[in-house]
Amino acid sequence: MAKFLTNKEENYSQWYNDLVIKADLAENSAVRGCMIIKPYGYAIWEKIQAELDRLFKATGHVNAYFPLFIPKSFFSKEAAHVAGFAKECAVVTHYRLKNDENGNGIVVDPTAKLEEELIIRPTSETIIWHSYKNWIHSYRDLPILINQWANVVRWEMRTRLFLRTTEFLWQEGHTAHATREEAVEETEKMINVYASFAENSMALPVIKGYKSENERFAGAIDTYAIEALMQDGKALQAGTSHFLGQNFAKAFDVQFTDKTGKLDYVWATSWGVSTRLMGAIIMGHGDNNGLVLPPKLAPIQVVIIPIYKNTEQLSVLSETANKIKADLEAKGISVKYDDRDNNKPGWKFADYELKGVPVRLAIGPRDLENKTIEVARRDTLTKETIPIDKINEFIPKLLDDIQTNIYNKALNFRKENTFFVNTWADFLKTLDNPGGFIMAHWDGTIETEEKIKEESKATIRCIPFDSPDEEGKCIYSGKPSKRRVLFARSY
RNA sequence: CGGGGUGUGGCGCAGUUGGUAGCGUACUACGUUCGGGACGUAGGGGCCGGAAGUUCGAGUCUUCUCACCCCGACCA
Repeated sequence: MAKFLTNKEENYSQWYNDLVIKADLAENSAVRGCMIIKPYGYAIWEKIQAELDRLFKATGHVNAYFPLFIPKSFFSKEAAHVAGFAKECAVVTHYRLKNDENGNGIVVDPTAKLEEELIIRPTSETIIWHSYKNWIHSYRDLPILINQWANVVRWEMRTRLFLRTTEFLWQEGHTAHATREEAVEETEKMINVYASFAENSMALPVIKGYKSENERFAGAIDTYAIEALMQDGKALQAGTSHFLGQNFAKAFDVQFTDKTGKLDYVWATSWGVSTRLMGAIIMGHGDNNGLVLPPKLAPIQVVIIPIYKNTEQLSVLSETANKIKADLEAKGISVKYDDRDNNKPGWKFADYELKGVPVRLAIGPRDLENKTIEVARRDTLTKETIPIDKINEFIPKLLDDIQTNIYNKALNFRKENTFFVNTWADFLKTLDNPGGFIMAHWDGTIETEEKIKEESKATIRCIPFDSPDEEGKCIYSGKPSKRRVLFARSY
């Protein structure tokens, strides 16, 4: 079979880029670092959104929308937060253009300078907490459980489609609570929502854990994260949930009267996932034939391709094909019948494989005669012929099967690429070959973590919630450690 | 910001010692094909990233500039 993609074994990052472009998910735009998400890619994002939105609402959250612009002064209120984001903010300084007097086209009108510059949000904590100050007076106003679907801008030095773009789409939850316990519980609840979404919908196993102090969100007391392992042995942070303590409440002076009449600062959380999840799906499941989409997030779950010699034959086939399509759709399955005449079946087969469509049905005169249909699954690339009258019960099971299979495949891959390492030499060796997740002891200090990062390019991805107590020695400093933490090179 | 690379029809590329731009693919029409990226015939489409210079003549040489991509440091 002809090669349309770079082999991922040859050049993983080239494979990734090729795949994003050729599967028609996204492309680079005229603006540096910003991508155009194309309809097929956006359709996947919409599926992600729909399911997450359902999960957020099921856990009591509501959606709202806050402005894209944040007054500069808001930013300076929380010190750690400023430090974390200041160097990657886009700033609006003027509000008008004019024609250049020297005929150089359109220029910024210098007289239209803003009194106070506006920051294009890199995240919305500040503008949201500014509002919360007005909304919260009593414990009766709490909790506030708000989510926002939005775009944000972070002026990154180097970008990659979906994984790190200057502008990206995400959702950010911002909650306010009366007690520390409740906020911590919310933080945990949401990391669990993310983890179950990753595992159930994206078919990607993730490790839940605490971020080290170094890797924590700017302004958070504690950051929980889910980490997924990509097929090249690098980790991808797929979602974070932050316990913000009273930091933002204090910065924005948000106090409330509790049941006993005492004044206290509000407790906060924030949590988010982004279009980076698209990258996780691509890198987590894709193969050398293209994308492999989990059925639960595939915009097209089943594609039907007719094989015919002339229009009469096509119209006979279409009758059966449309019947199958209607029946499957009645079961809530999204089906595309591709009867376009401009490409041959073989071309379509390859194209839908590239696009990761989980199930392909091919129907031709031979099938019609035998009352059968050819069923091909994307995950295993295997084909079988089954009777048409069985298709209705067969396909839903098959989709479930594929969902489970690719999850198990990813889980096995992670198991095979998770290593328990006890010496620095082994640590370095394992990172280079084969890579993967490394469970190792760490003395708990920032200095050691930074040294490790400097010398190995690996970071502590998280301190897994379920990492058992175990006496050991720090892989780098040799100092005592009480549990292993998760190291990896990451995206 | 450092290192590497690339700018030529929509996309992917070629273009020799300077001589007035070509190939693949895609596109349009017609015909034959159609069970794993079909074929034939005909056709349309490019001031060669930009500016200045050398020259009778520049895609090609010189200088300047802009943009993008890849690899690092930063990050979801």
